[in-house]
Amino acid sequence: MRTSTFFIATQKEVPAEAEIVSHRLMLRAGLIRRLSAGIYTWLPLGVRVLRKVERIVREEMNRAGALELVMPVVQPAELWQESGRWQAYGPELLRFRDRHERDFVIQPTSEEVVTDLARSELKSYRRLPVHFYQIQTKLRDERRPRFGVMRGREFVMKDGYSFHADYADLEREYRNMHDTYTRIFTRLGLRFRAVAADTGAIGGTGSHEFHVLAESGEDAIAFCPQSDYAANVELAEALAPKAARKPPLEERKKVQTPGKTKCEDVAAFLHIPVQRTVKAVAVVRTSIPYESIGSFVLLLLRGDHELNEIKTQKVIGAFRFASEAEVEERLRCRAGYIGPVDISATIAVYADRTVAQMSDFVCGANEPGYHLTGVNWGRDLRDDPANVADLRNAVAGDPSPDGKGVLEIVRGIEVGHIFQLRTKYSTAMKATFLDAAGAERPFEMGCYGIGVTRVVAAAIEQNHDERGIVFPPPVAPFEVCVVPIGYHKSPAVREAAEGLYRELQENGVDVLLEDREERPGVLFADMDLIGIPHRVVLSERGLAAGNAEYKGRRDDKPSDLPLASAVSSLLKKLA
RNA sequence: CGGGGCGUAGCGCAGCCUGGUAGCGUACCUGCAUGGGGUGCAGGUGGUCGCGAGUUCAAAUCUCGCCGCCCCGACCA
Repeated sequence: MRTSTFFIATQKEVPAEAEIVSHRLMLRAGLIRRLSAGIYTWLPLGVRVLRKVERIVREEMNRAGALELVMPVVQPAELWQESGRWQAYGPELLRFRDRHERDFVIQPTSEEVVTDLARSELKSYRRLPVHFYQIQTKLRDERRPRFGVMRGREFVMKDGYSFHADYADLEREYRNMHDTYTRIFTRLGLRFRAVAADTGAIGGTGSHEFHVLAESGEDAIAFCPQSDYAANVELAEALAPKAARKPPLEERKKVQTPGKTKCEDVAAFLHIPVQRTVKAVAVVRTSIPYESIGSFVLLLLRGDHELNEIKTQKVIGAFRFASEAEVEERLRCRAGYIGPVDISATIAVYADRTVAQMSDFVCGANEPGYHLTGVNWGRDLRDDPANVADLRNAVAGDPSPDGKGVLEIVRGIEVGHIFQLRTKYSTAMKATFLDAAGAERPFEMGCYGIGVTRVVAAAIEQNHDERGIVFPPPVAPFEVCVVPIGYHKSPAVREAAEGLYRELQENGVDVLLEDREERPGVLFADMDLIGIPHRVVLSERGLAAGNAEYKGRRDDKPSDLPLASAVSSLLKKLA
């Protein structure tokens, strides 16, 4: 391909609409253009990247034994009513009527259609297992689309659905897909992590998310560098330090802390680390009457820790935060100075595991303007905390739940998700087959998604510098660019460039010849911006010495490349 | 959906408060020069000022309504 006849649509200035790096660079490099909120045109350069991602995904899915098909984007409402998702999905499901006033949806995923297909085609266990997948446009009417194609409304997804005669076979395919996804993201050249995810109402162990690691990711992941352990921070078990609780050393004292209601402020005021403080969060159980004993609950957390509402709900049941009036009524103290010492026995106290290990800590005195220091279990509080549980988000430095090291926290972008659906859809839609004994049974199902358009954004989010995109070679729109200086003036340069271009093409290299009549600075800037991994510069000066010049996109400086062996050494770099 | 902000040339912006019929940079076109990191000079093309009403002799500017877009939050996964 030649830049003179290709569509290079780079922009010097950053469009005001874009906030995050990948979105800005995709607009500036001319990969996409916005048409409407969350809806984008993919320009020729962007399509090249998209196709490379798709190709790797397709090759690996095929290798794993999955079969590609294409299901309709427009789907009749009846199937969605049958599965229950017509009611359950909410406004993210785009619905419309045709001229006959019949309801349709634009698919956000295709469980219904594929399950419908399975129940009419897979009547016997002899046809199982089967794994169908497609790579195709999806639509989710996001409440707030943002970050360009990272969270768009219309996007391309690879969605696969597998059907099995029993759970053991579903588990086998699930592992197969876990391996396949690992191969896919490795081949794409991305740094990623498979993360245990919430299985929600369906339960079981069967859900993993694949995250591309990037500072700007929307999700926080806790992982253990010494092992395979990785989980969404909200789900990761937070363990207390292994060391036993130290005996009390300090006397309990009441100290003035005027105006200091936050743990950080109290700690700074008392010149102690915030890790020595304990905060009390007052909540009210909604599962029992407000008047009942134990309906009012104090949750104790170390001052720098964060309450995890999902975990807490699993421990104490449904709850809401107590209002300021309720706090005053129950503790006769205003929020900010409340604590667990000498409170009514009708109030339940739950301590996070870490708090249960603390000694000589600081907490509210239940008197406005005062905190207590040197507070200890057994002496100032009930012997030991009666209720100890995991109530907080995991933080960096926590012991790994698998006991093999210490957790680190990184941010990630979810680009893949594998899930054991079990019989949710097959039961709802009466999708059954006959087993070997002639009995009718619902399919065990799995589903597996990769956000293809999001992979492109995530790859850029993870790989860029001040000059632009640094594409991982497997997804770069072109592998090599040949940049002749003086192409339109020097016959020697032109001849060498054309020769190199032709020879690389003949060797199957995806090469871009930069033959526009622009100043060298413009050419360099554009090639850097669009992130071509390998650059070869040809000039009269270099040719006189028999040299071309090579520079990798991440290199600081170019190096000489003897023209005679240029092709072979480039092929070596590409291998 | 709640809060905030913005709609003026492909892109980035000024002009609006104080009404007089639109400007800067960049991009684009032409010419000359230049030719190793977004070059210089000169000349040019391009805008129903988001849409609709109203006030006024006169509206990008004031008033009302609508639409679109962005950010934060909530929601969703």
